[in-house]
Amino acid sequence: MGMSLRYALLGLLSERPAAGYDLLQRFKESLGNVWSATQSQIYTELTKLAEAGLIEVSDEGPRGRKEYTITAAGLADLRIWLTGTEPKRQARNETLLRVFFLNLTPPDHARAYLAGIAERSAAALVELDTLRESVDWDDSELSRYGRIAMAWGERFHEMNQQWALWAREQLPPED
Amino acid sequence: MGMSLRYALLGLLSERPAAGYDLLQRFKESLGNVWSATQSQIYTELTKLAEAGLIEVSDEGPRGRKEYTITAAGLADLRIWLTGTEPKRQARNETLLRVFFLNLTPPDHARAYLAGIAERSAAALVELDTLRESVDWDDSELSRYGRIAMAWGERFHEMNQQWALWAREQLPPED
DNA sequence: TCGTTCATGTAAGACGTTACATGATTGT
DNA sequence: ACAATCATGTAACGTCTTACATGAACGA
Repeated sequence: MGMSLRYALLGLLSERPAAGYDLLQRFKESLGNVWSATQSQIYTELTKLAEAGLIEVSDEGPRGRKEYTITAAGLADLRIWLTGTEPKRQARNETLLRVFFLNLTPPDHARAYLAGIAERSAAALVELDTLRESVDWDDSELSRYGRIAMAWGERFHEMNQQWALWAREQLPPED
Repeated sequence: MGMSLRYALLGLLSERPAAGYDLLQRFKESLGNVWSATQSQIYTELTKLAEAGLIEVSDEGPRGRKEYTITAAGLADLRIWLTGTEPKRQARNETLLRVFFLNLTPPDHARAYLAGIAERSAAALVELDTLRESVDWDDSELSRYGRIAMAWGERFHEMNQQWALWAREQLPPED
């Protein structure tokens, strides 16, 4: 399903009112790990959401700043999406796609490629660690699910790293 | 990066010549687990690849069937993409996006949602098992990397399942 | 003969990326 | 004064999905 950006924005606005610029920051610092979006996309989508009556401008500030608030209709939509519809499993993994065709390169290139994956996974784990420390883990419900989402990331990168190391062992031995 | 479909097709054609229809089958049965594509997309992209000189029509059969063969230019392009460029890590996971906002639903809805993830992961593991048995694991290089890619899928779904079960435990107790 | 599979193509619209464009405000 | 940050908007282009459209060949 498309529509995900729409719900990502409604989700963030369900916590508290915010302007496009604020939402952009939140994508950069945390939500973007789960659903990335560009500045251009965010502003365009906010305009559409306002036209559809799912959010509304609740305040205006300096520099043309427009703070949006979610409406009752928006909240209703969000709740329906949340557990009322099946998440479509997306199968698009560029890294793995390359693995599929790695037989076109000499084994040492393949080994280097897999080592690269392991390294990037390790780096991602470090990044997540940093993020965990930077987040304000107050006791809200938000933090419960934020923690759960973050745990997924940790398990994912850990898995990825272990797999890449294992995969390297599966290649024909050096020299 | 976009372009991935392009390289998926070049990759398949690097193994042997094939028509759009054949490639479509291969997406359905195996490659689609890693990079999905629709019929419409495949035929359109094949036309573009032929125009760009990366593949060419090498044979024509009944019902307008056109068999394509990869050209030297196509193979060169594919090799460069394979290890010469960094795979961009994509962060778009609709399932996790919902988790982020699960605090909007009562805990038993959240529990059901997580249980659903665990179930679908288990089902995916069964599917992969079936696939493994259906694939002709001859001794080629292809099968080595096919096996490695499949192992990723197994580890991924296993991880996902374990995470979902753990996550359910993190919610406030029933009643 | 009749249904299924084989086989290709295109059009409309949604979604996403990159780049351009503009300007007010704040802090040093 | 000047740089950095805050703040929004749009245009062009590429990719993806859904749906429509067509017809030949094969097997029962």
